[in-house]
Amino acid sequence: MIKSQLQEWLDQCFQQGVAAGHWSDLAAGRYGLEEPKRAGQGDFATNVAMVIAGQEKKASGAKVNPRQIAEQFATLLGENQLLLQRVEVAGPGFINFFLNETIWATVIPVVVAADASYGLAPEKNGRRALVEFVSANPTGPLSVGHGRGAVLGDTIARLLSATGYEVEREYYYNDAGRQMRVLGQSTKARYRELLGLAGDFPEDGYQGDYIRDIAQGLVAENGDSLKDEEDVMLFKAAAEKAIFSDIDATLKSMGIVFDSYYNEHDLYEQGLIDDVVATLRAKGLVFEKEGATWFKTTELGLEQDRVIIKSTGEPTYRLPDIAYHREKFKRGYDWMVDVFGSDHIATVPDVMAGTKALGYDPEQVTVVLHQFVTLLRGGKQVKMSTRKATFVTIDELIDEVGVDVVRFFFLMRKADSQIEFDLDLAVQEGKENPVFYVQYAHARLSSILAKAPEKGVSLPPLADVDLSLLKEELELKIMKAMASYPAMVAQAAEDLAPHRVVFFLQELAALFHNFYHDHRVVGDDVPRQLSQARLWLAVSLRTVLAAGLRLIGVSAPEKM
RNA sequence: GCGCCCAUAGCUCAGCUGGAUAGAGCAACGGCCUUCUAAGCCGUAGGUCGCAGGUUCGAAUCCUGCUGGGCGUACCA
Repeated sequence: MIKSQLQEWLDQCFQQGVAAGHWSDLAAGRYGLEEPKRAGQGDFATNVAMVIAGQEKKASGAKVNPRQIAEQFATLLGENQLLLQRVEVAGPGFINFFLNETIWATVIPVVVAADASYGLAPEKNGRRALVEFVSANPTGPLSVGHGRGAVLGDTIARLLSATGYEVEREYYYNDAGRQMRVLGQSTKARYRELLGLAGDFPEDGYQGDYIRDIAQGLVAENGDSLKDEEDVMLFKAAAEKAIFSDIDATLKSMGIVFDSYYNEHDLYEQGLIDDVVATLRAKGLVFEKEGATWFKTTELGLEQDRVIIKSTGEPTYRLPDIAYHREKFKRGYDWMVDVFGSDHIATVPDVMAGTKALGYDPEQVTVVLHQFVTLLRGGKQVKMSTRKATFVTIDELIDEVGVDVVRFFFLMRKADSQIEFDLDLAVQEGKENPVFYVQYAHARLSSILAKAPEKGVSLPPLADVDLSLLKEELELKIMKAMASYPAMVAQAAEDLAPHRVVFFLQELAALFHNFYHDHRVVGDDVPRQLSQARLWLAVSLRTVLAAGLRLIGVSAPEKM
């Protein structure tokens, strides 16, 4: 919030310089305002002079001295005495801003007024976003890998919502096709086995115990009346229902609720699959070869052509995926986000080429591909396979370490990075677990606020408190960090990068733990006025920590 | 073979549209509990940012090549 004030002033001075003929407006929008890493380089710094110099040189070939421009610029900037204490030119031409220290405390009333909505866009921006994630077919419990996608997708949805988007969470699935047929066969086999009959368990069947549970349910409900049932669909349907209900329960336990489920089957029923083929064929992008129907993706700049309908007459996954994305476009979203596991890498270019050929702009779709999660137990990698049921389910993981840890750990890394989830470490409720570190800060603050009245220091109206007493270095750092929270959220949303929030929270918690150690909020040697100012600092800091934790779906306990 | 992703401290990872002397946590070592929660804090040590070129005022960041790992490269999803 303070940064944006400074940014405005910076832009204003830039334009003044343009008007005065000091420089052209070539550099407009190209320069940045950032926080220097090093003390002594001010609260913020801009590279505007270097960017101007670079642009001028590019345009005219004339040599321009960045430091000279910086000096000129600094003179303009220095006039804002409300915001700025002083301005310095440094290094190759950086302009460093030293803000009035009193400016930082202005964040406290802002946070207090906004309360739980601090950092959230004040109003909807009128734009709609669709986040598709999980999208696992109901063949078994969600694995740890699905869990990562679930948490990532959900948090991305939260971030977009925080920045003003109207967000829908959608789960796309397919309950037809080979996988599901095998599921039905597996269930039927287990059912018959339970009745003491020959099961004929399929070679590539699903071996997990959950299939036996489902079969057990069928026995309980129907006795042996299904023992000669020819139609495997009945078994499939029972399995699907049971598994979906488990998946829903799992997701709910992680705080994830979908707005819509999109069944691939609907695309067939509504003739949308055929329509895609017809439309592409009309554009000359479809041809027949060796009994199959191909999509001429090479025409669209890709490596090789792809089969979209097999010689058996069954479409490959690409075709419905393209049809599905076309439906998303028709539904009129401004931004569509797909969260997939990295095993979907190959499908993305084909689907995007398909939507483009159908006349839509693939730029409106962003695909977030997350790398796999490997579990370590006893320092060894746990091998996982859905079919052999040697995987660890997300339910088991939650049982072992808790939802907060699962969510936090999955969000600690950017999607591109593989996660090594060390189970032995995650179950420890010690400082190895950064989630406890952040939650502990929240709990400590809560404790301080609860204890203060007992010690005879109440919280007076904010207007009666002298916040200018907050001038310890750590107090200033905390307020500075709180002020940067809204911009951090906006950036994380734009980049679809929830891990930024996690890092921010860890840093903010660290600042507080430092402060806690060095200074007391309430105590015999703390002047009453200062105590009151610090109490309001604690209130607003707790609000920001809670807001950040809520954003990533992790609880903010009052006590630990 | 080809495509995409990754490579930063002993380990796990940040590093925002290129910015100033490269950051955090864990592990290691040494300190700090009569006072609001020690699930905490302070200090020390730890780096040729995989390698080699290029682009420029300036590169961990952009480009090219190479090396190593992951995922794909199906008429599986």
